[in-house]
Amino acid sequence: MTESGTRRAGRPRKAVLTRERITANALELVSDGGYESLTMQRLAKSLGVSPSALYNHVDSKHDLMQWIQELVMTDIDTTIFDTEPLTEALMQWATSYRNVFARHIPLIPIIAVLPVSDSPRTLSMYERVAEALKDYGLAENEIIPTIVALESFIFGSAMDTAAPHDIFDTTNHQDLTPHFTQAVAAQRKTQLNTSDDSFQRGLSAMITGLLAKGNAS
Amino acid sequence: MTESGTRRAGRPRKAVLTRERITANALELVSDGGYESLTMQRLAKSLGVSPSALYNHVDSKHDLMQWIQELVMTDIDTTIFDTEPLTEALMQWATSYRNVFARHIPLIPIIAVLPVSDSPRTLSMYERVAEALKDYGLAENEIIPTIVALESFIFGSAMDTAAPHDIFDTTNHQDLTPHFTQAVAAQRKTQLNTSDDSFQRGLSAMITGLLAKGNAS
DNA sequence: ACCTGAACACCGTTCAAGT
DNA sequence: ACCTGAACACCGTTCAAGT
Repeated sequence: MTESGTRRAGRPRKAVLTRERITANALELVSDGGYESLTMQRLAKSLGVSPSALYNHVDSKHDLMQWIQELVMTDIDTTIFDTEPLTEALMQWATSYRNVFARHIPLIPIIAVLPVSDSPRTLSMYERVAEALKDYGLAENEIIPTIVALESFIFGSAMDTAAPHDIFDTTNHQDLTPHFTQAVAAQRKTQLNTSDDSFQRGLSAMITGLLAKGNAS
Repeated sequence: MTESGTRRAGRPRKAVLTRERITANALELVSDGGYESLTMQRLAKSLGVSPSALYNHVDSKHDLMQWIQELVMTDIDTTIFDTEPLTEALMQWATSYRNVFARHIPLIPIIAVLPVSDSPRTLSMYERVAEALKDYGLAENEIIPTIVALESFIFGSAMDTAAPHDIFDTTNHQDLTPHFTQAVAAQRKTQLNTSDDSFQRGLSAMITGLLAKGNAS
C-alpha cells in the first residue's frame, strides 16, 4: 500500500490556482483588512494573476464566500459533545460558534440561507448536535426547531458583537428615556462587556427552556 | 394658538425633495423589487431627478438606509405592554419585531450597530420595554442584557425567514447523517413552518428563562 | 438653494484571443 | 486547460457649471 513516494510519470503539475490556495489568500485578505478588502481584483493580485483568471476556478464571488464559510466551520468545536453533559456541551459549542462568526459577519447572511447539502462540515456539525439532543431524550420533532432557534440566537449575537461600545449612550435624551438610561447605567456598573453578558444570559436561558420537558404550549 | 390656516407670505414652497418623499419612494422600490433594486440611480429616476441631486438631501446611501429603518420601526407594536401581562406582551412585541425585519433583512446589519441616539423610535421602544421589565421586578442590571439577548434572537430569526424551505434536504447524504435526517423528517411531519416553529419555541424558552429570578450562574 | 452632466474610482463578470 | 486584456453593465459619490 506504500504508494507514497511513487510519482505518476510526466506532468509535474503546476497546481497554481487550487481551491486551497484561493481560499487561503482570501482569508489572508480578510484578516488583514476585513471583508471590504476582499474583492476579486485584489484576490487576483494577491495570487499574481488577472481577475478574469479566477473565474476558471470559481463560479462567482458568492461561491468563493461559500468556500470560506466551509473552511471557517473547521474552527467550531463539537468534540465536547463526547465528554461533557449536554447543557455544558451546548454552551461551549454555541460560544465557539458565535465567536467564529463574530470574526466573519458577512458570512452570516450566506450561511443562514445555504442548503446544508452545500456545506459538508455544517452538515456533520448538525449531525453531531442532533445525535446529542436525541440521546438526551428530546422528542424527535423538537430537534430541528431547537437547533434552528439556537443558531438564530448565535447569528444574532455574533452580529451584535460589531456594535460600538457606546451604542446605548443617551446623554442627549436622558429626560425622555429615564428607565432605559438608568438600566444602561446599572449594566455599565457591572463592568461586563454588554455583548458577552447578553449572550451568556440569553444562551443559558434558552438552553434551559428548550431542554425542559413539555415546554410546548 | 390657531396658526393653522394662516400661511406665510410669498414662496409657495415647491417642496420637491423632502425626506418624506425620498423614503416613501425608496420603500416603494423595495416593496416592488426588493433591496437589490434600491440604488441611488433608480431612486433618483423614480423621483424624476438626477442621481447627484439626491446628495443635496441625504449624505449617503447608508444614511438613507437609516431613514428607512426609522420609518419601518413605526410598524412595531409596543402598546400591548399597557394591557397584557409581561410574558404575553414580550411575545407579541418580539413577534411583530421579527416580522417587520423579515421584510427588511438588509436593514438588520445596520440597526444592529446603530447608536440608539440616531434612531428616536428605536430609543422610545427600548424605553417602553425597559419600563415594563422594571415594573415586573427584574434587577436593574439585568434589563439591558435581557433586551439585547431578545433582540439578537429576533434579528437572527428574521434572517432565518429567508432560508429556502428545503434548506435541510439531505437526500444525497442520508447514510452519513442518520440522526439529523430523521429529525428533519419528524419536524416535517408536524406540518409547521420550520422558521415559525423555531422562533416560537426559542422565544418562549428564552423569555421564561430570562424572567426567572436568580438565573445568574 | 438646488439641479444637471460629466467624471471618478471602483465593483463583479464575460469573452475573444492567445499559449 | 488556463491565462490575458479589453470590455460591459453596473455601483456610490464628487464637483464644476448652471439657474
